[in-house]
Amino acid sequence: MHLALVGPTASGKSGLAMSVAHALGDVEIVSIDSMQVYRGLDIGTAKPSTRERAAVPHHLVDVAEPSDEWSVAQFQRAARAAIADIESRGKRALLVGGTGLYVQAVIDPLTFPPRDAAARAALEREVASSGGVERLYAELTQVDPDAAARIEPSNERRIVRALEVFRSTGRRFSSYGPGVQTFGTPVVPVHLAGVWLPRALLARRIDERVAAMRDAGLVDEVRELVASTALSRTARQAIGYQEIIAHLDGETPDLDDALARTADRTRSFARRQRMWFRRDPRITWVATHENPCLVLPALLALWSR
RNA sequence: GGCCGGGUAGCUCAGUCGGCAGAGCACGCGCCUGAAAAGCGCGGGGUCACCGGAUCGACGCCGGUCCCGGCCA
Repeated sequence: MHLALVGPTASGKSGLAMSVAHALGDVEIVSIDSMQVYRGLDIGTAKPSTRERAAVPHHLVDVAEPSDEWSVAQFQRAARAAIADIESRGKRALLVGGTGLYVQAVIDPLTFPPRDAAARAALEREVASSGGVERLYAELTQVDPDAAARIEPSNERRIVRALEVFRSTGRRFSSYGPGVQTFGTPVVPVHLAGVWLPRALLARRIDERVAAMRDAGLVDEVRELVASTALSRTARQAIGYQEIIAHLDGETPDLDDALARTADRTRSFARRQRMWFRRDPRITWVATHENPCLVLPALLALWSR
């Protein structure tokens, strides 16, 4: 049985994972993180250190160039391959991360319909020329009422995606699966645990983390990164990177403003993570109102049965 | 001391001719299948600095007071 540790950002998952790995001895870590996949995005993604990665094997970290457009489907393939590899060596995987969709992509039977750049471009042109998504939403309601019911009429990105799939594959978007609201038996056998901290504590930890990233040289990292590579759309929107880029471009002249904005966005990200994971009844929550490392005994008890 | 701005939601600020007080961010509650650290929806919040006046009716007009910023002395 594999293990998974989820929870919002800055909740202490990574540190706990290292302790668990040492205690159990037969696990390798699989990072479930949409931004740690990018090489060069180190400080701002709180990537595990080289020392940690030497002590315990980490998978799905540094597997993409920052100029690449990484995606959930790629992650699904790569993570499942990593898990198979770990199994082949007689070890167990310890999945650790906060990207909710990626967790489900790995452990649940999600089938991602293919992409079609031309269909998408055509749809985006239609949005631009008609000055909104109303017409496309009406079209989606016609051809795929189930998908339309799951998508809000103003959510351009998801409306475009659903129609991209319909037009390019001829199959309704909703025919590819019941959605991420279905929590069955995982296709990758795994025990799910989540770290739960009170909001005020998490907010404090986020502030501390942002300050620590600044002290660790986040601004220099971003400066060198943008000087040496054309960051992809996905990589450049990483929390901390987007804000520091705006600072370096002069859009946010005051660095403290950029850092405050980073903390704001991290908090709202943590809120969405909380919403995402809270729905999953398969997660056993371990909570503390102090230092997250205090939940280690509870975690080990949970996982040694 | 004089002159000119300004004081409206936790923060930054809109508010037309006097007619039920607004936005963005924050905060709260949610949604979610190839960008997910993305994208989207809903909600709670107000002594409109204070006192007085004219008016059917004032955030807005008139008088005064306090506070902040700038310029001049």
